[in-house]
Amino acid sequence: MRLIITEKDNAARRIADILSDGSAEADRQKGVNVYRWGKTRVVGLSGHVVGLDFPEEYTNWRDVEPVELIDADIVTDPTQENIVRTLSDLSGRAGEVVIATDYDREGELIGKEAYELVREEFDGPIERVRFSSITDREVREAFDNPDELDFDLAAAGEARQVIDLIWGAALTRFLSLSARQLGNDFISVGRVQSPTLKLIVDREREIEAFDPETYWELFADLTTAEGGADETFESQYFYDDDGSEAERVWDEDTATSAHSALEDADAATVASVSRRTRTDSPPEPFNTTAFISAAGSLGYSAQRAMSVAEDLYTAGYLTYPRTDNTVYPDDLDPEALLDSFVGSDEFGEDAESLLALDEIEPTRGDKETTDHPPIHPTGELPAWGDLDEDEWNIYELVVRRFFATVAEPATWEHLRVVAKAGGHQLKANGKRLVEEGYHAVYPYSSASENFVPDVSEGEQLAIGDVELAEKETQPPRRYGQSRLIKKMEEMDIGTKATRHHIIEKLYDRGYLENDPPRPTKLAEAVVDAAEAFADHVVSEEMTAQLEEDMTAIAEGEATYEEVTEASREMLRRVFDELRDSQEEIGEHLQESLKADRRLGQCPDCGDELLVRRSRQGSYFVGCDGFPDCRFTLPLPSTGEPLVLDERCEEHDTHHVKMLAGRDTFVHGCPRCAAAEADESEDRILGACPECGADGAEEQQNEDGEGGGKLAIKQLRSGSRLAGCTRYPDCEYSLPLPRRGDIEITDEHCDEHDLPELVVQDGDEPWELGCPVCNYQEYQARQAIDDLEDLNGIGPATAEKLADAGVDSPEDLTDIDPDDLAQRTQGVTAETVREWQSQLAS
DNA sequence: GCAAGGTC
Repeated sequence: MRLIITEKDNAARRIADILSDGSAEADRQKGVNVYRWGKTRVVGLSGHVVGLDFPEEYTNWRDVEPVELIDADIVTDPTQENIVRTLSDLSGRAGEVVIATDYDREGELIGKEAYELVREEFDGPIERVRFSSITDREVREAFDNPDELDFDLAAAGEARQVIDLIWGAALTRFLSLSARQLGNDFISVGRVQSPTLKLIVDREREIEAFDPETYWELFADLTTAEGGADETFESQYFYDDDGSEAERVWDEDTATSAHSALEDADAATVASVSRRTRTDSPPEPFNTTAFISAAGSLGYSAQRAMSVAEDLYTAGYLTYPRTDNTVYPDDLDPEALLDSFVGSDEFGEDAESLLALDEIEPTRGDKETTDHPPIHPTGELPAWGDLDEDEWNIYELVVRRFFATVAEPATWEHLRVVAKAGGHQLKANGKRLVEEGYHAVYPYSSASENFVPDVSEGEQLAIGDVELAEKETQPPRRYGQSRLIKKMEEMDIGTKATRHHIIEKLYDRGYLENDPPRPTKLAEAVVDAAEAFADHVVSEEMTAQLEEDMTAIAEGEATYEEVTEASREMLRRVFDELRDSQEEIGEHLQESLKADRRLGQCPDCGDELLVRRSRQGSYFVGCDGFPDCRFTLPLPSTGEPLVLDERCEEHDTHHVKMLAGRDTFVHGCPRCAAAEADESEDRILGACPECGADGAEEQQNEDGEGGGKLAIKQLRSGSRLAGCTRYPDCEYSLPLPRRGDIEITDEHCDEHDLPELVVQDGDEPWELGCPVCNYQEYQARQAIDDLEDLNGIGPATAEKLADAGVDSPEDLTDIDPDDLAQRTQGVTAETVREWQSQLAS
């Protein structure tokens, strides 16, 4: 048997398809797809299926000095058990093995990991094939000319793994132990995350140090007086500043005197008119960075954009979204791809208009790599209802980007008018789109025009309003997420597949908050500490050095041992310095952690109120004077609290925002929330559905009084609910929205004998209805949302499943696949089993 | 429980 191993399932499927001329069939072994035809089997890994770690005796952070990690052994263990076992099974039966992982350094290492696993079971020939894209021609050619694994290149990758692990783990543990931050809130450091964090912290330092300067700008409305209709346009004052044009006036007297001179002038005389046409070239094909940036301007975070693109890739609508390439491969036929959109409601007309062009020649970017093509649509179109709103927006963006790359350039006409008035100069720049070009199919990039009328030299213009605007110079702007990713790409740190994860990690670690990201005090302290004692790990030089070393290993000019030992030696020296300052570093970190959680003054003792965490993991507000002062306030139970700059006027206490993904909300001042709850009275709705029934003796209280009542309650944590008045004896409760005034109407729900509620929030009142019915509907919706989290279930499928009585993942787990397939159109038993295995994992 | 890199 011939066994072919690829880097991922998708590649395995496509290679099997090509080599078998479409006859390959898929089997599932331990949840892993194995493609089979004749005597060949193809299996896809999932990237790295083994991982590096220290031996077990190093796992407890308290028992091991971080410096000991430098010389600790490193073991390799399976991280994807099912794949590793399937690979072993197949190897045992193989007569020939071919490694067909991606054609890049990491791919060579993944190939070597597979090689090691195969070698445990098999001692025959192991070959390596390399191809830069999965096309019929390239794949066949590669399999006709197999090569051997490049162990030097793989060793280069191994050196990276080891160096990253040792530096990252040793320094992370050192800082965490110094600040006594173990458990979930450890303080992490790494070759990629730390230089990225420094970038953000440095920018924040610039912003903090920025000293704004006042300046003035002048604007005058000009109106044509000659010829037909009057046309008014805005012009701006400028002056000659040492040979170059300047608009900002730095001196108030000069500005006011220019202002009055312009106001007093009778008219402005056109001094010059210049016209030029500019070609606006269509954009380059999408690589990951450009894609994230474009999705960012549609309001998607880097993380979200990638996650949606990955789903669209898995579903077969887009090509692989992790790529550096900006040049379409030769085998992409743009006309054929355009053709596949003809007839589509959304894209048909645009595709036809592009096909009608004389020549279809896609644009090319500077970066040409061979691993994957730029992101483009596959030509397989989603049916209506297959995509949710976000998926559709991202899909449309990629389709239109592809359209734009084959479209014509746009042409703009620029018109520049200079006029003189009162001894001063005014200018106006007009912009008009003459040829729409690619903007017709790609509405994302700006095509806004600016009107300036066609005037001629010597023409007299009337002066209307003259505005003197006082302004301030602005500090540099914070990096947005997509700008950060671009910056990382320029610095050559991280990879196309990991950069967005790194940013997400910085958020998770408590280093960043808000969007655009702002560093916390903790982040500043970590960068401070690293700059002082381990400068290498916050500099982009570490990666540059590593790249050089890896190239040397790959070319046989250095060995894995030499490079990793030199790096270990460098880290030993870092630790020599660190040791003496451990206490000082720890105090600085702890102080900064406190600064990020400080809310204001304690009303009981005057000490500091802090956001704290209970042993159970929930957040609350407590006094720094604990245990002498026992003042506390509750916080909402959902999300992670973030202390905002904004303060409450009454208590001078910082507002708190609860970060919970899409459910993020501003809680406001915790003291106000508690006070509001203390002042508010419970509003009775009716009998408690749990214990309020008449005559339920066992539920009566000691005095023999009747059951409980359901009431709207405002809690001190800021949440609101409909709960039983006998709480805590009866714990029945229904959630209610946090915001808006709740109105109790006269309408009654027959089923639950409770009044219907209306929430007044914003313009549109929300008819919430009976709180029990509302909660039941909410739970049903939640269950369907959970279903949609499974791969391959979109809104349309979820609806079909709900019709068949399956409206939660639990229902799906218990059902017989064949039975469900029979009752649900378009769903096969095989797909149901797939979902069930996804749920099981 | 530490990193960064693959991948889902």
